[in-house]
Amino acid sequence: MGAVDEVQRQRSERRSDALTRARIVEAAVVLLDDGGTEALTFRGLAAKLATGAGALYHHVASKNGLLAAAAAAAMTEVLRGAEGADPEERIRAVTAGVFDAIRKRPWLGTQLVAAPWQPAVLQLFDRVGSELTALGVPARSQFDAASALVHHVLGVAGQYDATRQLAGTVTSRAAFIGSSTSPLIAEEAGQYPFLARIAQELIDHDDRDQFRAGIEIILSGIDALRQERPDSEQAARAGGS
Amino acid sequence: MGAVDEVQRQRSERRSDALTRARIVEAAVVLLDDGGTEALTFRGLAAKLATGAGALYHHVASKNGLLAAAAAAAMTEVLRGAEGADPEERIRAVTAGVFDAIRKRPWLGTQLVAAPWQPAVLQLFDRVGSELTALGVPARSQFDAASALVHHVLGVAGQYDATRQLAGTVTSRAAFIGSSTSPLIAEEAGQYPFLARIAQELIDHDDRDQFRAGIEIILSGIDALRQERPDSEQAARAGGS
DNA sequence: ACCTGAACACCGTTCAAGT
DNA sequence: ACCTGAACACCGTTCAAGT
Repeated sequence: MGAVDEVQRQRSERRSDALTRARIVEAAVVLLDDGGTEALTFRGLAAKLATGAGALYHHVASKNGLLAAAAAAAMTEVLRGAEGADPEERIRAVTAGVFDAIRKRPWLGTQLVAAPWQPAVLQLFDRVGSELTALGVPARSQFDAASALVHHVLGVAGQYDATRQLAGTVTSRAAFIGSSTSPLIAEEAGQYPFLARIAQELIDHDDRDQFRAGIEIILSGIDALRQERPDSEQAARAGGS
Repeated sequence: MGAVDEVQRQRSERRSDALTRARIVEAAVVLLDDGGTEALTFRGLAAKLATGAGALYHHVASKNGLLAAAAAAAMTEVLRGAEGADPEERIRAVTAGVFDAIRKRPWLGTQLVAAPWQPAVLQLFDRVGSELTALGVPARSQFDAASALVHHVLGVAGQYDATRQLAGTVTSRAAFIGSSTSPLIAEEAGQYPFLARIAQELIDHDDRDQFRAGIEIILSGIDALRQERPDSEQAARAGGS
């Protein structure tokens, strides 16, 4: 049933503008990078690819599937670039790499958080877990430790796109939460005493430093786990505390 | 203009079925609890309240505003119930309370993650920060420490609803990731070596234990911060390490 | 097999018209 | 002031009809 036709098609010269899954995902990423999650519609994507909306369904199952594929492509890129001298350094590189990628493309943060068991997150989880194993974390703590690190990344991820959306509609995150002259925080200072007290730090702080500080706190907690009960299969450790 | 009318209305007996913001939010929570985020539509909500869809806009600005209000109501409830003998215990109670609330109502997890600077999250952040202050965490580390804890909660939050949605469409999370007989993981074992190796633990583990283990890792890391450089204003500490 | 594009079954939001 | 509900401007997805 048409099998000959398909073989013929595969042998024949492929048109450079042929509609393929890869080209669709690539075009989707461009739309997402340009205008965020809202900018990706099947109608718009079809127009960009000079085809009909229905044609896309021959290559992607749904919009969710398309978003997952776009995120997986972005994550693969990030993980490929993450290098370091030892496991701990590589964990810092991987998590910081994801952080920076989300900063460049906020839609990625939204997507990773929206579907945490999609391939993109599994890739990240697996990579972090592998490094923790190399680090010598006891087997039964590896899952918990990997979860804490991945959750930190996903938590910051979610925060990022929201901050951007907030900035577009209301005001900047610093102004919203931090500025002492903001009517919002002045009005709500009684409601949020802690946030009001650290307002200046919220204005001054660097998001990337804060993210990395969180990673260090978690790594420090993981280090305590390691010291508590060393594995039978002891991993080489360089420095003491 | 019409001020007299309004005073009159406020003085007059309020009909028990009057359309108010509180009633709308309450009805929205019922719809969300019953059918998740998808189940909340203005048409459905209007039908439930025996009114027109447009009427709702006199009391809530948008669907996002309605979701934020529903989440804030749920968070207020959670924070009111969180008690403990000391700051660390109260942090455990608060985070576990949010975890349990999300387990009961997965839409809450999705909503908290989708808009991290909404009042519901600010409440949580503020409460955690206040407890860290009471715990004696150095001032300049309070924001980082609170962020790490809140991000862990939000990370798990996001994971929860997704797991549920996954369960409905594909299979259970354990089956998806863990089962050795699952074609998915068998096919992808080479792609995810770490996840494949800890598959059995993924099947057996209790989500609540995993969540709390993550909190303990972070608290341990925070403890290390405290010991590093004690605050000038020293807080009472009970036990040693 | 792959593509087309109209049609279907929805959305959130607006707004003239009522009371 | 508050409510009504039709209308507007979209969505993702489907599907008969083409090539």
